[in-house]
Amino acid sequence: MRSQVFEERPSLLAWVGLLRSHSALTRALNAELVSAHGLTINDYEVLLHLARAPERQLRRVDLAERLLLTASGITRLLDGLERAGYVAKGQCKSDARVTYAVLTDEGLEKLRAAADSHVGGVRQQFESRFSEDELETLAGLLARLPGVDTDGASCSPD
Amino acid sequence: MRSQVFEERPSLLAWVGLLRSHSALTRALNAELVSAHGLTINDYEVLLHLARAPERQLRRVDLAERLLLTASGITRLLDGLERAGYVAKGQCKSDARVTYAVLTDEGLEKLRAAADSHVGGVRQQFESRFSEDELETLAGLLARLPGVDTDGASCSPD
DNA sequence: GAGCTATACTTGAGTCGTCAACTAATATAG
DNA sequence: CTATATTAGTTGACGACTCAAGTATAGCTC
Repeated sequence: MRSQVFEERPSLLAWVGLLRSHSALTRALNAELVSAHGLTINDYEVLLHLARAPERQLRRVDLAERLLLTASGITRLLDGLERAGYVAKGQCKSDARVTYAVLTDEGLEKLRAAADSHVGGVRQQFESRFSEDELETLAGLLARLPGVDTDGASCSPD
Repeated sequence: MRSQVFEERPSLLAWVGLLRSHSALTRALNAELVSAHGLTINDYEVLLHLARAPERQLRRVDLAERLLLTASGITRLLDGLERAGYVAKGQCKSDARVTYAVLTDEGLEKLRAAADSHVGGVRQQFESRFSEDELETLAGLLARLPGVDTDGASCSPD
């Protein structure tokens, strides 16, 4: 009569570990980023993806796919970044439906400013707890879960 | 001149892996749970924690701590569960400030009904991709991150 | 080249959670 | 015992997303 399905299995432990650690880390790192630079983690990720993209621009759809957000989520995210001047809209010559999100110089500047402390925060969270090997193991395992398609910063369109 | 701070380190890979996998898994598992049982992941977790607690009740504060939510987040979460009849309010004799969240029979019923398919979903996500050993490794690594205080499935209060 | 389907994006409404401010009860100190 | 601090909880305003619906452009098929 003990709680049969009620926990214990490694898969469940991994799952709750993922839930909790995400919550804790996200909260901490996001607070850091917001208070130091006025950016959320997703803001930061947008700037980062744009910075790595050819021409520093990306279709909204592609951004959505990379960040695992919906199209409308991206619209809303970019609203803020556009208002702040970090991202601008760009037209596509061959397809009038697409609007590019283009990283402005100001946006790149902002990203550079934020990267130091943010990456520092991330590294501290992880590197203070794990060895290099462990981090590679962890990253490798996580990479096999859905959503982590290592889209590669590479430039080839589909 | 390559992007210096712009990725690559295992700690950063682990971090983005955590972000993405959480997003993807959460979305999938939550959708499943909502459509099959009308519960969110957090609803489910509340019911689960209550079911394991002595007397099937927990102070709101303790629930907040376990779920890594704020006090007001808990108030709102419980609002819904109380309206649904899965959780009731209980008074504390020795301290009039505290309100317990008490799992009702209906709530336990609901949890039982949901547990099967939810745990099944979680296991499928994880066990289809990893061996038992890998899952233990993953769980063990995640447990060392903040927020994963393995409050123990056991019943002993502090 | 007319009609259908698919794709890119936006918008309104709603959900879930946060923070800051507030009430109420308890604990602690002088 | 009174004054102050601390703890439990709720509430209003708001932020970040989602979903469903809508608009506009593109592409396919006959």
